[in-house]
Amino acid sequence: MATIKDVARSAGVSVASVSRVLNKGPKVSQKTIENVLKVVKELNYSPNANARALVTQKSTTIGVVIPELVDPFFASLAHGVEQVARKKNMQLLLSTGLVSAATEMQAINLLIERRCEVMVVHSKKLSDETLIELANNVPGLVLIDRYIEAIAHRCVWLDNLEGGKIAARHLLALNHQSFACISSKHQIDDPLLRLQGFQSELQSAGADIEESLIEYGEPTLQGGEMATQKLLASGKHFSALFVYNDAMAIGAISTLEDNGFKVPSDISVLGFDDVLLSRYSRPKLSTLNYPIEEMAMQAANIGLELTAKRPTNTSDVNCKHIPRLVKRESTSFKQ
Amino acid sequence: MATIKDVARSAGVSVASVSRVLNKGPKVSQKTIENVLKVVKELNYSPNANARALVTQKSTTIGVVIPELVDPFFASLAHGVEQVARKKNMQLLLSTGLVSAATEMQAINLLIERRCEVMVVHSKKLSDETLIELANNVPGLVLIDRYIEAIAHRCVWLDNLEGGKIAARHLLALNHQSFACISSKHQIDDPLLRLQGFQSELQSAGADIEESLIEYGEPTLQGGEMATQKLLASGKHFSALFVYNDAMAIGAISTLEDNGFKVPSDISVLGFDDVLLSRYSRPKLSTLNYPIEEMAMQAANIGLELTAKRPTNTSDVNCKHIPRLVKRESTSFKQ
DNA sequence: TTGAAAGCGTTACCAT
DNA sequence: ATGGTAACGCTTTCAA
Repeated sequence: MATIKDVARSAGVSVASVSRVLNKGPKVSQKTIENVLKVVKELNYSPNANARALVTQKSTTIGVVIPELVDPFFASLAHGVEQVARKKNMQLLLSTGLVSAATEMQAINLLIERRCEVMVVHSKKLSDETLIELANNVPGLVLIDRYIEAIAHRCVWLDNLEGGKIAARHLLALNHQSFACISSKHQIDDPLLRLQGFQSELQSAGADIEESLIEYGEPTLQGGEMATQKLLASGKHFSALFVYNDAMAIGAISTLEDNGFKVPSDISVLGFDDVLLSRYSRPKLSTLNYPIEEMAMQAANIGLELTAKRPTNTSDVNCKHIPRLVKRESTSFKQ
Repeated sequence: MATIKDVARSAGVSVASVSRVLNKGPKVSQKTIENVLKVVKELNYSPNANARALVTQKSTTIGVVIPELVDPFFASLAHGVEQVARKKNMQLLLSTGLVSAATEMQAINLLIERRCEVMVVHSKKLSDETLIELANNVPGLVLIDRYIEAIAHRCVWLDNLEGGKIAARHLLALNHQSFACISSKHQIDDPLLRLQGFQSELQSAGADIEESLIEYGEPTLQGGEMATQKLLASGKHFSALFVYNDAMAIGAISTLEDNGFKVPSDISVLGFDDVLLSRYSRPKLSTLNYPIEEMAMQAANIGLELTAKRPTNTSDVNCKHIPRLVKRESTSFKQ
């Protein structure tokens, strides 16, 4: 592969001149420009981004750490980051496959070695302390879907507790009195907080939810189906079901209808996340919108600010997001 | 950020020694290893991947070019590549946002500048000639979802024509006689070939499909809904509907049921792709499985072979994939 | 306007 | 086993 020296030699100029025309530097004669450009084309020259990164000390790269790509939720996250990357003429380096604290750490370290200017990190396993230290060492690091007091201005997160409350209020307003809930068995804060918010709001309204009407499952279609079967097996009555996420909610609806319950006339079902899926289900899923793409864009922009020379006052931006109720067809007034 | 020199100085050894312990090179005393490792931790040293790439002439990067991340189909593609990247301890560089030949070219060029060892490219807009020339210049470049004779062994593709035929055979075997079809208005080969295969197989069986029962739309839920409305508006009867992709098929089912048609008892609907969505729909969608993830893995592996020193004989591998019928609930025997 | 040369952070070869 | 140093491909300062 041709180097800048090859171009310089072939064009009969110095490497400095070639560099100048390539970077639209100042003071280059039109003649040199044309000459160099011609040779560049002839030799099929492509500048080596690694060499350039080394000398300029900037990689023009935004790193993203997510558990996996196929989950549409994380795909949206990556997409959000990608949009700001494109706008800034930067590129996306992806580090995925997170199942443990160790692999999360590894993913982050890879991005550090690449010297990404900004890093948008989705970490559920790493400890607060680890993340804080990391943030102190990496100027452009921003956390998404996680809140840590000490680095609050570098956390972009969703208020899951409030989400649970909004869910409860919606179902309450629909005149429901007997509730069930399907949560995730994954050991992260999100499901706990959602359930907690849901219960607390119920209690404020004088309602409650029986312990036996709370089920746990994998956050997938199948997990939702299985949890619903267990719920049904209990024989207990309920008219409203709040589910951890959309995939589980769709699995729940499926099982409910297979067992002769109509949604929403017999049972209202409310999901969480508002992924693409929810618009494709029948009945269309009522859910809470998780604006992950916008949040990802915000995170990336914060990272950019952080690494910028002129530090704009970014400390007062609001990084807390509240999910928004999206009323579709799976919830209705209880007669 | 600390460099290897800092570590060397602080550890009282040469940079060469530091490099050796970091790369587990031969002939280093246990004492030096421990010493260096200690300092590395103290200084929070992280090797600069750009510098390393420059001197070793390898970036340990696999590049992927796709139109966008949020489409689950392309997310699966990226996921496939990512899996082989992880296995090889390489990383994923993503270049997206393709709408025109120009942006596709740009995306590819970025990956070239980064000196990706292998590149898995999904291009629909670039000409055969351009792609062939590119392939000649970039050893590790592999095309996915596209077939070009001249570089056949570097193309991993799906036989869309055969897919259309399989669809026709399935519907025919189900005793259907009157057909409709929804295709994509996007100007790429895929929809054309699928339709062509479908029609040709129909004709071989003495059946046919009326011109007015072929509709076109955007390859989305809404596109499927609109196309179905137009189909219905024609007033013509049909008992089997073959749709360009799963999203459109789900939109079609939705519109069909809203208009009083039962799927599959009144009308059978067959999708294409077998994305996650198809398992979540009600009725569950019968469709043709597009093994994009495996194909992506194969593409990445071919790229790896191509750039390997010892050129394994890769020219005889089969890069053509045939979609597989997945019979679920949206198609049934016509009484 | 142009060129020479230093230097970015590594690795790898050659000495010792 | 260890150290010195050239080289990787580029940008940028300093002179001319």
